[in-house]
Amino acid sequence: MAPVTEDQVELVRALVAAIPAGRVATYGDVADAAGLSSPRIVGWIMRTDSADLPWHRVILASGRPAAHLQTAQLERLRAEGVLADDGRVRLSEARHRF
DNA sequence: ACTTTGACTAGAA
DNA sequence: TTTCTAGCCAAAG
Repeated sequence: MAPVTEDQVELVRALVAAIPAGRVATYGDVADAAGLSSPRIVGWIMRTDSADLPWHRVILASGRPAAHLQTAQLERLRAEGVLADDGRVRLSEARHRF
């Protein structure tokens, strides 16, 4: 696979922006949908430019938000109606399918 | 050019 | 269930 292109980055941003309220997606899901070979790329993009995105809807495959954002994410997700169990989002119910 | 770092994941112990 | 390991790939030092 060729190196990450501008279009790939834009696609990732578009996909994240397209996640409906009350749903979540994992880094791996976004990476796969955008054609990226590694979920770390998504993490890199999010860290670099997450200003206009609903970054709180992107979580780890384990169902937990990224470590430093856990507290804020869970509160926001709970406000959107995402069911969580002791800090863990129920992926089977809230996971968004692209 | 090499090493370290990071908003990751799947698999093993 | 949790913790650890190896693989992953772009950016920064």
